[in-house]
Amino acid sequence: MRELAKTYEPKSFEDRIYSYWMENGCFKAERDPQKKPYTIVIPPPNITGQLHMGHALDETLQDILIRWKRMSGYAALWLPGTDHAALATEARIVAAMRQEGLTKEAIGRDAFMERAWKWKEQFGGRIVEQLKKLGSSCDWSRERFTMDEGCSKAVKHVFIKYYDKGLIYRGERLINWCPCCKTALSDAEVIYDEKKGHFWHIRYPLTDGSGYVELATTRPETLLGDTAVAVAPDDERYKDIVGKTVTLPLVGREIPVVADEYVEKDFGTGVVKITPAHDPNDFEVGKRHDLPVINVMTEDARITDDYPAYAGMDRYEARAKIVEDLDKGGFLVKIEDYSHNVGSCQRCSTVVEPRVSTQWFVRMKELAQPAIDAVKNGDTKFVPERFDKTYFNWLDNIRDWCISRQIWWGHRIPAFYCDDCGKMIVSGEDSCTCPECGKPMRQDPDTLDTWFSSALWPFSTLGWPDTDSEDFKYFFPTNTLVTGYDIIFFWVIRMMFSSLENTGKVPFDTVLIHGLVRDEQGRKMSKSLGNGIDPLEIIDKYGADALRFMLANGNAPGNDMRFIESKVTAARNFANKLWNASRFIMMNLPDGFEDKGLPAELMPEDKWVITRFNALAGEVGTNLEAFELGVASQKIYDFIWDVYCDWYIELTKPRIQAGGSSAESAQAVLVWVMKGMLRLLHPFMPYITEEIYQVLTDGAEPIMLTDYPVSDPALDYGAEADEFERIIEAIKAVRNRRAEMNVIPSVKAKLYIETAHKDTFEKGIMFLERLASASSVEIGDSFDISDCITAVTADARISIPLSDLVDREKELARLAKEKAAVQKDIDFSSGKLNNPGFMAKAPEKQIEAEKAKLARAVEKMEKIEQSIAALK
RNA sequence: GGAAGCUUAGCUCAGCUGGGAGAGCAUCUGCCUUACAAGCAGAGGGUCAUAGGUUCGAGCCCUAUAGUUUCCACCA
Repeated sequence: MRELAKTYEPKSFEDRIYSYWMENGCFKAERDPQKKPYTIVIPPPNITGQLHMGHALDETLQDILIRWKRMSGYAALWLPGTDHAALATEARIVAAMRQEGLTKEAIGRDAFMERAWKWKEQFGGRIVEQLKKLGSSCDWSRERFTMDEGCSKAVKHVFIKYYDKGLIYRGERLINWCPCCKTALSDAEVIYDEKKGHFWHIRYPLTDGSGYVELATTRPETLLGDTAVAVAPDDERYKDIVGKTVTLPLVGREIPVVADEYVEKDFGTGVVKITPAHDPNDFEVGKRHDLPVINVMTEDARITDDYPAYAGMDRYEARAKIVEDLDKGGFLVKIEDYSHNVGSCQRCSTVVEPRVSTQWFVRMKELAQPAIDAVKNGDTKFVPERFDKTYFNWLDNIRDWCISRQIWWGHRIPAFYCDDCGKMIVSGEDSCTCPECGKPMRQDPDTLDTWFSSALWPFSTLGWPDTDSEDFKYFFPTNTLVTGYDIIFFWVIRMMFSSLENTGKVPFDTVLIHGLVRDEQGRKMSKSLGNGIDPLEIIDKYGADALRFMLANGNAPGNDMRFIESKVTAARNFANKLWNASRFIMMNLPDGFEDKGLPAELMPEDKWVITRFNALAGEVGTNLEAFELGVASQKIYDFIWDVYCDWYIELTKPRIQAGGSSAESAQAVLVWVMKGMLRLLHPFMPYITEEIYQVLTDGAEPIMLTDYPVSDPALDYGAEADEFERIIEAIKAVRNRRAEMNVIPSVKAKLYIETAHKDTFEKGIMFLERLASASSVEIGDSFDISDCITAVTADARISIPLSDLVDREKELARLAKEKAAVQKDIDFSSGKLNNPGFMAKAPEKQIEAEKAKLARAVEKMEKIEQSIAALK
């Protein structure tokens, strides 16, 4: 048998174990008609990405689930892949090119795409390698990429289908525009932050010379594009000027005063300047009043040449100049400080400029309804449930989805235009000729929002739109989607409606939502704060198992957690504990030990540990079914450390030393429980459990392909197992008394035990000697205990003759205190049992439990009273 | 403006369908007991934010209040 290294050094075996799994095809999912499928598709990380703690948590949860299901007899597929992350990636490539003095425009579209693909080959694999470090058991043979052939086919297919059904349209709308990325953005890609700004009060003169209207704005530069001023319809103050016109300062344009519901008369001056081209609300007002839309900015947010005084100025420069000019012209009334929310580009943080342009949109109303229904009727469930509120809230208020982007890296929109006759067609072909005039057509230069392809991920990766694809037929719909609450709108919602519309089914039955991993102080980990913690460094220092366990343990679904390094240390210490426990049992196995399972003859402590293990297996299963991964891991932790290491191993030591058949059965039970624990723990800590299992079984099989333990009634010894608890309680009581008296373990003392459970305690003598520092043990009905300190349990009165330590008065005082405590228990329980309400309404089980509790307390009380009497 | 979460030991957090409150870290005491000092055996520490209510029984369910965090919408 190979030996385990003396110390637990995860670095020495984690990579080796991963290769072992890969070489043996352990991750590969087979379509097995005998098995039920269980499928998870990975939230594809961006190819630009570096592994961060958020990924680490997300991957860990998925790997726990998939390993558990795989071990539970499912055909488990965890399908991995990466996302082309259109904007993020293009920005990186453009930045890299800038270093070489190149621009996109200079090299042209084809050359750019070539570079981008090269870049993807070079860096796209990095994140995948990092995922592997975590131990992720993805089926790498099925790895996908959102821009690979299959996914691209699905994208085209869906686009054309939507277009034909009228779900996609092209139109001129006011959209969110990033002047830095020079592209349209969807609503979800705009982040709003409160920013300090000003409120400029400006006077617009009435054209008829009868005075002024005063209004306030946070964006004076947009004045250039004003095409009206608006007041509330019921505002008496301005009733008379509605229908008149004002003359736009600095510009001289004559614009109408309109009345519109949008204006709140109590806010500001009650007058609003209307700039349809640069404000979403104004755009709506403009539509209602048929106002012209005047765009005053270029695509990089500079003032257009139509306004020579400000032409070419950046919007903020122009703002300063315009304010200055307004002041000079006597139009500026006052400037107030004002905080308001400003939208910025999610990618580059540039303040978004609303802009009128022609874009492609997905009509959302019809698509949203089935997605709402599917969650309402439970086809897809959120864990925790409360996130369905987030989901409904977004869908209820959904607006059309702007899907076109003015960038090159991504799925090109399959629309073609004829420059001759203006004909437009949508087609899956690479090039088209005009059906009207036979001329070659020009493809739309724009690409699709990156989420358009991610929305199809759960089925495009399984072969769809080829609905005869074996994988699609077998593995779809998928089962569990694991993701953070921050991308419910970006991704979960879009997968839901896309899947329902295209496959007629929900994409997954459960969405397991987790929170954010924050830093030690509870702040979001971010690049700008520099407080991010690199999972790879943590893995290097403590091992992937420790990181995984820390992330899974004590983390409740949907809640944020803090990354605290001492928690990783604790997890590493736990791994070390398991490591050493397994070293112990292996070094005590005889040469040529043959694992024949549980022995026929079991000692009480064997039955006790087996029963406890069996209960654990049942509970862990229940917790995992309910996605309570943290609770499950905590229970396994407690069992391994407290039950197995601190008690059972210690209990076997005297047996092993004594040798013989008792030693052999102890060894067999040790190995049996160890194997069971390793399997239970395997989904959480895959590496260490595999390494130990390999050594323990001499490489018989990968633990990850063995069966996950389940509760088995045959392994529940019930009352027989409970019997052993009496010994444990006695040992604890003696230890407790000795510790109070500061008696060091090397000082042994005799124990006199008065008990009604003589048989049980006879069997426990060697444990009392070993674990309670007893030099010898006498069991009887009555002893002279005048020079003893006593330890009392419900089952036994244990006297320890440590005469020089006995202080009669102190001992009596202590006993009095203990008596009071037990009396409280008695009062409490009997109070309950004397309560007619409790007796009438509490479940039978509860009443029985209470009776048992009272009985034990009464027994204990009797013994305490005996001790008090003996001392007096 | 709308919504959700959180408030439990000094710190960070668990707590399953309501049945006398738990872990890790920290603190204190004693131990190098031949798997493990990354350890062992003990101890102390909580009117579970506050106030009501439902219930035989509330950390858990309901209502209100306070503090706190987040998401959505966005008034120029």
